[in-house]
Amino acid sequence: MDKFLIAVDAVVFAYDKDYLKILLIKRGIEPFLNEWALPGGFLRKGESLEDSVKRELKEETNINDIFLKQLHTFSLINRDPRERVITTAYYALVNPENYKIKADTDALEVKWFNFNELPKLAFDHNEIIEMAINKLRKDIEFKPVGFELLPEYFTLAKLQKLYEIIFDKEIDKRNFRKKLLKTELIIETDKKDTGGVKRPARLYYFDKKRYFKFKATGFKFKII
Amino acid sequence: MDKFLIAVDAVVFAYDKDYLKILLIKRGIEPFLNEWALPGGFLRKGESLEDSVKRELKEETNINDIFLKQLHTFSLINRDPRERVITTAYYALVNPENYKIKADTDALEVKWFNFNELPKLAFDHNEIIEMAINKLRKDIEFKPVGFELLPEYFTLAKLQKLYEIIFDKEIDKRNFRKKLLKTELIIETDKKDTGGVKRPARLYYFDKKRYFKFKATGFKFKII
DNA sequence: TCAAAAGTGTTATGGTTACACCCATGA
DNA sequence: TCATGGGTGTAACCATAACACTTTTGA
Repeated sequence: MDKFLIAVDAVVFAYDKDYLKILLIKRGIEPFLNEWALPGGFLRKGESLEDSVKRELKEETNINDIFLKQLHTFSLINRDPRERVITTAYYALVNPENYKIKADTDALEVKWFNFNELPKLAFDHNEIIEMAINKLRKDIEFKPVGFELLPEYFTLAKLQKLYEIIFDKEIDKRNFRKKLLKTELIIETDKKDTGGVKRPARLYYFDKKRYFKFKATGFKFKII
Repeated sequence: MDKFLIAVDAVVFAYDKDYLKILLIKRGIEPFLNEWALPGGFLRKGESLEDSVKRELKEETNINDIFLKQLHTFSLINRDPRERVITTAYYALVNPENYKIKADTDALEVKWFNFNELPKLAFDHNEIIEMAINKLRKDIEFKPVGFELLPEYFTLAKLQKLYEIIFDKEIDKRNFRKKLLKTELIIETDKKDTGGVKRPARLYYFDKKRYFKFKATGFKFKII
């Protein structure tokens, strides 16, 4: 029976300075030497696909312990110019505390790109990113994954901005806050964000435990 | 670099006599000889995963030309007792016109099972089915995939029953019809379903073309 | 004291839910 | 003629959308 090379690739999203970003590496090996690509690599014996992405992310970009979700497996015959490779793509969300990256092993350089200013990428990686963004849009509509992109304590303005970027549309501030707070999952604190330029904004956090309790009883999370 | 065996498996759903069914085969080869399993097989050189599922379905069950969607790739080290195999699962929806099945090649027998009366299956196939049902529930909520399980012309009662089975809850007949017809995607015909026991019910069809037109302009399909 | 962003309520509209009876047909 | 499933409308309720001014702070 035929055997195949299997790769994994990761579309890593982050949210910084009001931009949605994607992590890319500059390839240090052929094919597509010196071109930008998704971080990833080959599956090894003895590891699952998920183990493999985690290892590659750690090796190539120094990113650890993040939200990871399988996206799709790409299997077109000629997606790798040299030899047939089947790749399983994951998407990942990192929060700013996990943001320190450094190039390593097969990567010459690692860099965050604004998701709407991406270069042409190696392989079918532009296509993979397209699918990842669509998936992120779908997921964020009904799951509280947006918080994975934020620090533990965040302002409602930041959260709103994140949703505005991902959905590419403006949201009414008052309605957004009302809807959010009515869920009883976004908890007010006494902390203030003094980093802003003027009046400090109140910080909130997402109550994950309560979310899972609500979810178990059939509640649906939807804030936009 | 390591190479791997890759398989494909299909969770094939059908809707018949007010039951949601799943197609299983009795395995004619080791491992799990004589046990029930999902139809599937090994990926070959020169075919994509999707080509492969289609071929396997045709070979093992004589099912052709159906709605197919990639579900997930399963890669745990010991999911196959003999040798490592990574499998990509698909889910499929067949309508009653495509319903004629027959066992072939590696399958001793092919049979439709009610989805809530499944035997213990080979490999991790029960787990795969679990994921497929969850995916089907999600998809059917916002996409008109339910019609893939129905003949071209159907009664609203059948459609309602299908949704009731998949979501496992009762739906109010009047509200269901109102909401459906308001979309202008379910088109009334002059045909009647004379197969019923009493008063014949009117037949409708789903206007796929119009759906894609609406979809392109940002409309969201949701009927429950 | 002023510029900038934070924070806050009300009303109109549209969608969802709850609910019960008559109708057409085949046996 | 009657049993069976087919077919229909209205009112109460709730969620969403639209909309503008006051407050707090740092410079």
